[in-house]
Amino acid sequence: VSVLHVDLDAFFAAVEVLDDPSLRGKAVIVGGAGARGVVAACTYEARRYGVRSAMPSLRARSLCPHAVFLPGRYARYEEMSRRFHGVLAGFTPLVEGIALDEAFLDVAGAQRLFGPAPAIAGRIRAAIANELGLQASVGVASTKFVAKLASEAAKPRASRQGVTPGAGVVVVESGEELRFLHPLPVAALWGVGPATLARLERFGVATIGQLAAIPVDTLVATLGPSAGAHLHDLAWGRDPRPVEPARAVKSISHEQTYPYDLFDRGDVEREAVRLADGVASRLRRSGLAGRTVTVKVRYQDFATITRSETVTPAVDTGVAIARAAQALLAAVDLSPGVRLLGVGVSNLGEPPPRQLSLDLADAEGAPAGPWGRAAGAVDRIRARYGESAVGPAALLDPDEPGGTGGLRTVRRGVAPWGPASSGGAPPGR
DNA sequence: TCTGGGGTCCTATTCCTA
DNA sequence: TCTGTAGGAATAGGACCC
Repeated sequence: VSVLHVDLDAFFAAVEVLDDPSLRGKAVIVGGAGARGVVAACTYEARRYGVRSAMPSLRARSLCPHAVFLPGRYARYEEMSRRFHGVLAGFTPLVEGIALDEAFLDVAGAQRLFGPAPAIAGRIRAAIANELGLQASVGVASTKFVAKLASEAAKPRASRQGVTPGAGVVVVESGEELRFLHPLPVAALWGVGPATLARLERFGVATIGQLAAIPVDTLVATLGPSAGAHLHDLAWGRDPRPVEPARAVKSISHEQTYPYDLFDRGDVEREAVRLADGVASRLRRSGLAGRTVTVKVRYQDFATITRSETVTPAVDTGVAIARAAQALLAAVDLSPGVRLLGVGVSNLGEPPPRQLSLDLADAEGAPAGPWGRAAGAVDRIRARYGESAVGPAALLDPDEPGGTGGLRTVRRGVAPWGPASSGGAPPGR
């Protein structure tokens, strides 16, 4: 067994407790506090009352009215996440990060240096506790998905009676996989969500063991060739996926749910410019450009549509992405009211070759053309003076003429869990 | 109870082209 | 030029994950 899954416990909430010790032992909920917000993370004390991540904040509040609600500080979590991954990198270069607070490690080659895998798991937990002040749970197994389920089994448990500490490390020795897996509920499997669970329940499947008893052909017929064969393999403990250290980004997007639905096409188009500008900024920072631009619209009733278009050459400026996004939006009915708007770019690759120009300013590697040069300048200004120092004129807040505080830009992680408040002016002025 | 934001992967359909 | 078709790319949507 040489695959480890390391998972920080209640990550965002634990960071808040770390930074404010007066919160220790309390129910702490991090997430969007507004009417449309959701829970991003919560302490085990809050879980005693049935609070879970991804739950609407309103429901969390009614379940646990005495909880401390915090908006979350994404930049701080990113910083702690970097340190977390730094600790892991000290044990092996074979680290596959899958979230801010979660990673797989292949320690097959690290055992000569650090001892057998279970010992490495213990050393990692100790290092994370000492260097970060956070608790981690570690699963050790022969495959990724069993290691993942083992780390889950190693976590603390919260019930109405109280919080019971977890084992910290759970090892599933090779040969013991089926004994460990088969009693677990199918929903524990990676890839089994509400939709797949409902279909499996029609076959009377509740546990992984019962899933294993279903013939592959039956699974393939109901779940499709890919998912059917995959789940059948997992139920029998087979998972050939290797730990992959560096995986390329496939898409970059921004989306936002508004505290009030947008009805005015001008408002929606302005928001598209703002989101496009944020996406473009991130693309250029990553040295990427994309050929497919996608817009996403969620209506009042939660129905969601996407429209996309593939363009040539690849784009990486706010102007080009916004132009494509607005063209797509032109064919979309906005009259039911827009709850969420998103802009994304995929089909990523190298930025297009920069157009040769006699103008020396173009020689610096900024995107081509006048807008490209503007984008290059915007990047340099933002690098020096901050994200909201410059931006498209269309985004100037008419209520705040002049001051830079009136520029509404998108920064990653600004409102990651929904509108912070239900406030703000309803549309239509 | 009323559902975030950032992603990945899969599937079905449509459209284009050889 | 017309017709049929096979296959790939583009498009749309859905499920799932943290």
